[in-house]
Parts: sequence; structure tokens; C-alpha cells
Amino acid sequence: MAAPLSSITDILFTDTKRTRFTTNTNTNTATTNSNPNPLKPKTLRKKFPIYCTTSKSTPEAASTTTKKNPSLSEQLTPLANKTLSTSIGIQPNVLSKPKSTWVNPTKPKRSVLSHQRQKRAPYSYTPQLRDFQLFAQKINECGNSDDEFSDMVKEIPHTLTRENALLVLNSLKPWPKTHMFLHWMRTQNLIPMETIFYNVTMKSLRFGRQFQLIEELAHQMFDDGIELDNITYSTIISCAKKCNLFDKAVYWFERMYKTGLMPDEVTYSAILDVYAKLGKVQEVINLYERGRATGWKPDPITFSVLGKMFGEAGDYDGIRYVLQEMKSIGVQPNLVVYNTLLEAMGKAGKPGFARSLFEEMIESGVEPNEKTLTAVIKIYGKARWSRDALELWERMKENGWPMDFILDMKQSEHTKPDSYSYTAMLNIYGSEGDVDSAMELFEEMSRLGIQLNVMGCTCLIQCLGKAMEFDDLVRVFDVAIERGVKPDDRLCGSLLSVLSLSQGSKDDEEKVLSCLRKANPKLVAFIQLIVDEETRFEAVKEEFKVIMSNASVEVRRPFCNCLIDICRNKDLQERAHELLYLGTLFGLYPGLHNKTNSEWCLDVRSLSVGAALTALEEWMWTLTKIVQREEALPEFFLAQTGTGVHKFAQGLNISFASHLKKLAAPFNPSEEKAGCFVATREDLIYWVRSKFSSAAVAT
DNA sequence: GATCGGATAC
Repeated sequence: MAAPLSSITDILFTDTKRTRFTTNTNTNTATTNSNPNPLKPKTLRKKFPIYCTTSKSTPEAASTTTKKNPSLSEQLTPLANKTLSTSIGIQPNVLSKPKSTWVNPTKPKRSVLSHQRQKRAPYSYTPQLRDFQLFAQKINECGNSDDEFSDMVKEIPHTLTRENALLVLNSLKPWPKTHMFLHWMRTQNLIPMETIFYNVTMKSLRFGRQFQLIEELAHQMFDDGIELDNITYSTIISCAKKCNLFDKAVYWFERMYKTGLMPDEVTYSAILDVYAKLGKVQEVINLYERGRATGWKPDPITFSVLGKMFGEAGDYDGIRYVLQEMKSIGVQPNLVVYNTLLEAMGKAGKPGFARSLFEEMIESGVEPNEKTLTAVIKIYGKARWSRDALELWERMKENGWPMDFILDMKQSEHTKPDSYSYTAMLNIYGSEGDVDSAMELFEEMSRLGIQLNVMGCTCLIQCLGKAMEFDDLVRVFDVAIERGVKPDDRLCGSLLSVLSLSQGSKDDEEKVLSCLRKANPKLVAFIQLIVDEETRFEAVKEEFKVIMSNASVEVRRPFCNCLIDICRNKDLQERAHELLYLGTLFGLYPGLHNKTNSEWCLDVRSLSVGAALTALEEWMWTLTKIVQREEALPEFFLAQTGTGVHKFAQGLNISFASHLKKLAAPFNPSEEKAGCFVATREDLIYWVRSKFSSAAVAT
């Protein structure tokens, strides 16, 4: 056996200190670097603000080269620092030759993992295969008691050989049988005990989540002098992981180092996953970089582990780092890696990049499976990209991709039907305005007892509101509340937007209000306050403040938009202007008005139709006053509505154009930029003058 | 879940 190596905790601890030291000594350089590498994961960026430092010049690195027998941690630390600076793309010329990072090339350093995967003995033929299969089957079928087992095992058909034993151990299914058979072999002493017998038994125990028994067997191996190999350790570690005993997983990994056994890439990636699940991102990166520094070429499974970790952290830079690493090492992502990275992109809130990655995956010939499609559909649904979602739906039909990713789950015994997939589908149908399909899903969920969550409920209500199906809307809302859905601000927001659509019918309006009253009575009281013409501005202002501070940040602007719409629908223009003013005052419309020397721009893209028209009136009014006072004006004026691709902005440019006409304002659609209306200073001045001269003539 | 180990959705 090799001499004991340093424990991995020592390595990590030493490295953390060193990392901090390196960071501190170079902070000045770091802060002056105006172009940080965009591919750095967050954790790297935090702890390693600079990447160009050569570790050779640090005192620690120098000292390690002079020592005769440097510890593993000492050998690896400078390498890790060095690799961090080269492998993530700041110096692409060094990227392809990690070996150049050796501090002392004449003396090869001990690696942190073995580059050779543990060899497996070839499967040997067993002449009595059939007999032993039957024997194993009988044991499988007998009871779990020791007595029954003892009786049964006596019927062993031939002499036990190594191959026969393996065959039986592999065929025994419930873990107690495998465990008992191994025990029997050990006490009978018919053949010498081997590592592989323990490994096979441990695999069976892992299936039954019997970590304690696995640990007992491992101790027994130590006691009996049976070598634990990489397969033993990776099985122990993965079982600990499966049982959520992460400290145990780390313990056995350290123990492996202490006994002098070098992990191979299977064990190594298993432990990376453990650290990732513990949220120890920095440690994972350190271990990964360390392995890389010694010439390790990680395989797709490792990248899947890294991708999942960065996804959990919502770390987009980290995800790009993984992609960049695979590219530079020349590892082609497989299905699982793509699935992991797509999921990660979703968690990092990058639907656009997820879409490109998905297209790249198809392009490279990797067939998507139901996990891929669920992830992508979910991302499109969340981003409200209904067009992309439906296009994907069509492609699934065309290519024969798994259409039944929901049905699959219904049929599976182990997986409960997925409320999340239903929500994603509700979102798609909802965004597309397909009420029938959305309601069909809703009824199906009720039939199958699938929990409707608040997001699904919000999608449905939006959809029903748009279709003016107020009775169904009330029914869905009541059922959702009954089944324990807690209305949140988004749900209130969608009720509010439905209310702003229900113009005309007092009856329908009352139906929506009854729902909103259950979800947020204060909001209903505020609506009543603002639609009362007698209410004074000061009172509105006070209550507005209360309502908005109580609402979560992301719904404040939609709330205000809807409230303005509601007022305009009731011809309460003055109140609408007050609300827009309050919204601006509370910072709900940043960037509504942008000024440069040559151009003033009104950007109403984040406003509802009513709010946009109110903003336009306000702007024209202000511009009129400026013209009348003969104050300085820029050469050009621009009003931006967007082209209406966003779901909430649909029709905004059309309504805006017709309102411009109504005001006879001098804005014309821009020929260069869709969704823009432009006017020159001359147009504007002419418009104000003619308006007032005609007014003067009229009076 | 035939053949001793590591990765993916809610």
C-alpha cells in the first residue's frame, strides 16, 4: 500500500487559506481590471478576482518546490491556482496544454485522482448457470428468517466456486438475501473471500438504502484484511448520498485517501456530487481544478454534476464555464448533460440561452427525451413564450419525440403525476388563449386528484378572463381556494387585470370582485376608493402607498397599470393621471422618459394600454407647455410602444396609434424602427401653434 | 435491476 496521503479536508482547508491570501495580495490589480472574465462562475469570481497572477511568484509556491516530500495539498495548491487562471479562458493560448502549469516539470507531482479507471475482470462462464439461477430464485422466494434461509441454502446444487458465488450474489434480489448469503459464504469458509463479493452485496444493500449494514461490511473488510477498492468506496459513498448522509460520504472519501488509495474518476465525480449537494461550490471547483491540473480529462458525468450545481445556485456564469470547459477539453455533451444544463439555464432565468442550447443539442444529433422536453416546455412556459412552446409541441409531433411526458408519469407506479408539468401546460394553453384545452386539463387534474398550484390557478384565471368566461373563472377560483391554494400577489394581479377587461357588465365585474375580495380585501377597498370621484388625491396617495408597500415588488407595476386601466374604463381620466403620477413617484416606471440632447423619448413598453395612453396625454400636455413657454427642445421626439410580441403589450402599438390620431398629434410610425412613433421639433411646434390658433379662432 | 461503482425534471 502507498503511504497515507493528506486528507481531503486538509487540502481544502489549506487551499481556502491560500486562496484568501492570494486574493488579498492582489486586490488592487483586481479592482482595476475593468474587463472581468464573463465565463467565471460566481464563486470563482468572488474568491479569485484575478486570473492572470502567476503562482510561481508567490512565496508558498516557491517553498513547495524546495521541499523534498511535499504533501499532496502542498503539491496541488499552486497548481490549482495556476489552472484557475488558464483553464477558464483568460489566456486561451495556455488552455490546451495544462501540463505547462507544472511548477517543476522534472519532478512529476502526485495526482489527486487516478486517470485509469479500475480494471474489471472479464465475466467468466459458469457451466452450471441454469442450476444456480434456479437456486437463487428459490432463495429469493423463501422467507426472510434465518431458519428458512439455512434450510434453503443447503440445497446448493454444486460446489461453490468464485463464479457461482458471483452469479448467486448478483441474482439475489431483496437485500436481506444477498446479505445473508454473503454472511453464509464467510462463515462456511468454502472459498477465499474477495473484494468483489462485498461489492456486489453492497450494491444490493444500497438498493435497500441500508447504509449502516454497508458500513458494517466495510469494517468487516478492514478486520479481515480484504482490500477495499474504488468500486467499494464509490458504492459506499453513493449509498451515503442516497441516504442523505453526506457527512458519511465525505468521511469515507477522506478515509480512502488516508489508506493511500487514489480515487479514480468514478469515485471522484461521486464525491464532487456530494460536495455539490452540500452546497460547497468552492470546494467542488477546487477539486475539479485540481484534477484538471494533473491532466485529468473529465467525462460527461462530471460535467453533469457541475452543471447541476451551478443550476441550483442560479449561476449563469458557472453554466457557461461548464460549457466552455467541455468545448476546450473536447467532450461532447450527451443527453443527460444537455438535460442538466437546460434545467440549469431555466433555474438561472436564461430562456434565450436555453433555447439556443436546445437547438444545438438537436443539431448535434442528440435525441431529446421526456426530461428534456419537460424542462424546455417549462422554461418557455415560465418565460411566457407561448409561440416557442407551441412550435416545440408541433416539432414533437413531427419528429415523434415523446409527446406523452405527462402520460408517462400517469402510468408509472413510482412517479406521481406531475403537478408541475400540468402547470407548464396550463401556462402554455393559457398564454395562447386556448380556454378549452386549459379547462380540459383543469378537469383532468380534478379527476386525477392532482394538486392545482397557485401558478396554474393564475394561468387559468388569466386565460378565462381574456375569454370573458366569468362563471368558469369564479368556479376555478373557488375550487382552488377549497383545495388549499393560497392566493398570492400574482394571482391578485391577474384578477385585477381581468377586472380591467370586464368593462360594461356590472354583473361580471362583481363576479371578479368577489374573488378578489377573498384574496385581497384591501385591494378591493382601494378600488372602491379610487373609483369614487369624491375621494381626494391625498387620500388616494396614502392608500396607494400602503397597497404598494404590501405588494411584492414584481407585481407593483402591473397593479398600477391595471388600476389605471380600470379608471379609464370608467372615464375617470383625472384619477388615471393621478395614479400614473403616483406610480412614477414610487419608482414603478423607471425609464419612462429618456432625454438626450438631440432626442426625447417616451418609452411605454412596460405600460398597459390605459397607462400608455395616460402617459401620452401627459407628455403632449407637458410638451405643449414647453412650446408655449418657448423653452429649449431637442430636434427629435420618439414614442416607443414595442411591436407587441410580449403578451401584455399586444395591441399596444395599435391603440397608441389610434390615440395619436385622436389627439391629432404629429407623430408618425418610424420607417426604420418598428414599434416607434417619431416627430420633429418643427412638427411639434406647428402642431401646438395651430391647435391654439384654431382654438383662438373658435372662441 | 442480468453481468462490481458515479450524473438529469417537480
